Amino acid sequence: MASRAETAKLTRVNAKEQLEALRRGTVDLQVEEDLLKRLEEGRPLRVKAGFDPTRPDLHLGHSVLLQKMRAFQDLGHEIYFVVGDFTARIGDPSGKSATRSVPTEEEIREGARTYAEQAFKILDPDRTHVVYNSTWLSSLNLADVIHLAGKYRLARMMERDDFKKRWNENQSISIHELLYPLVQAYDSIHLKADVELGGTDQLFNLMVGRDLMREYGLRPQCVMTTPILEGLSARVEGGVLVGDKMSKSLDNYVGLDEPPEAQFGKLMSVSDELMWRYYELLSSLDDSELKARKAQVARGELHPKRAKADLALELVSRYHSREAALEAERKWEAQFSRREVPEDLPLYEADVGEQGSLPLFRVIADAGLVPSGSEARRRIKAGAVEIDGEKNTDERATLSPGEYIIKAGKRAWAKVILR
RNA sequence: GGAGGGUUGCCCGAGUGGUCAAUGGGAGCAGACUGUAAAUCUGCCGGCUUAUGCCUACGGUGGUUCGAAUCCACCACUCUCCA
Repeated sequence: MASRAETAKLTRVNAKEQLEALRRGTVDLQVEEDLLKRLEEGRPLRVKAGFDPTRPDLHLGHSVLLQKMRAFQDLGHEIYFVVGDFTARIGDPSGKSATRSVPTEEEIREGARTYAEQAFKILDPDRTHVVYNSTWLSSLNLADVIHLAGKYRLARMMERDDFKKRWNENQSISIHELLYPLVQAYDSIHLKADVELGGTDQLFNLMVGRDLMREYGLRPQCVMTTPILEGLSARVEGGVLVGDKMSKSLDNYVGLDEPPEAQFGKLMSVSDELMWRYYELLSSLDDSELKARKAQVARGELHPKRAKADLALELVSRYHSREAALEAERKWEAQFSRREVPEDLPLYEADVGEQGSLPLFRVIADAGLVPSGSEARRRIKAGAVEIDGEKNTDERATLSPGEYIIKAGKRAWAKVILR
């Protein structure tokens, strides 16, 4: 982490070099000449990015943006980490199924707190201003809002992809959703942002910020977007990487807070093509190093599995430690490559009761290896269940008192003690 | 304000009185093969201590019927056209 003195020095890095560094890995940059001009002014820029505090679990997808923010910090600029607590209270527009329960104020506070905590795994706290948009938004009155709304045109608004799409497909769009980009823009106005950062899916909103700042007599912010990271299950079809973006609700994410073993395992399960995407967006390798690595794999000098493990090691080390990452790799090799019984099995104990035994499927379900008894039976029938290393496909099998190691699928293991 | 559509399981989408726990596709899960990769093949894919059984489920509530996802009424949400 760079100290104050260092960052002060870094500010004097010439503007062109700064621009070069900042532009790396971004998708859109509006407007480049203007950003260069601001950098040449030699002052710390006010860099803004907004976050939704209702989903307080940060994952690698967020880290792409956070790393860009960090890059600004390292060059001596000031980050405004805008917690969208006011906007969260109204509800999210981008989801189709609108009826999402509105979080309470405490939930939002708590979410924002844990959010910032995780963000500081990447950001420098000393150069981060955590601000809540309710601070300025909740005092706006209806006249202010109407005034704000009067500054933008419907036709422009309907240029936004998801609005356009829903409009064309006769899907519902509620009026307050149209207000969202305006409100977000108002944040920029309030903060007098020099730059706003966001994912590429935010481009429209960020551009509205530019327009409205101009309307309010301010210098329009520069806009920079970072790529959206694909989730763990993304695949290549017809030469193109397809898949949803990384998100918690799709359970295709690697959380920054997750234990090293989980992070390592998840990263190893990624397809080879996706691995390169992750290399590109997440690793610290620069372009030439990355190219060299790809070439090595292509020539068969480096096994793709090894390349994947290296990436996993780098990322796990970043959020934990080198030692923890190596330990995670060791355990992973043992469990999945050599198919050994994992260490630290969860323990499940139960009484057999009057019958003197318990149905196998019942034990599997109750031990939490699968969500229901029916699912347990399915797995038994499917041949996914092993007792002490022996496959058991008898749906009606029972277990008498004793100690067993039960496996019910790739990662569902438990040590079971029946009395 | 008026007229006419739509609402089905995680998603898309068939089904217009019994044979519907509901066709099909996607996603997902499990097995084989592997590098827990991809591709491929196979099976599964609401719940229930294992049942030619029961419960829950086709926007909501009532109703008609021996029987309803399917018919009727009202309500909710949503779209289109007219004003």
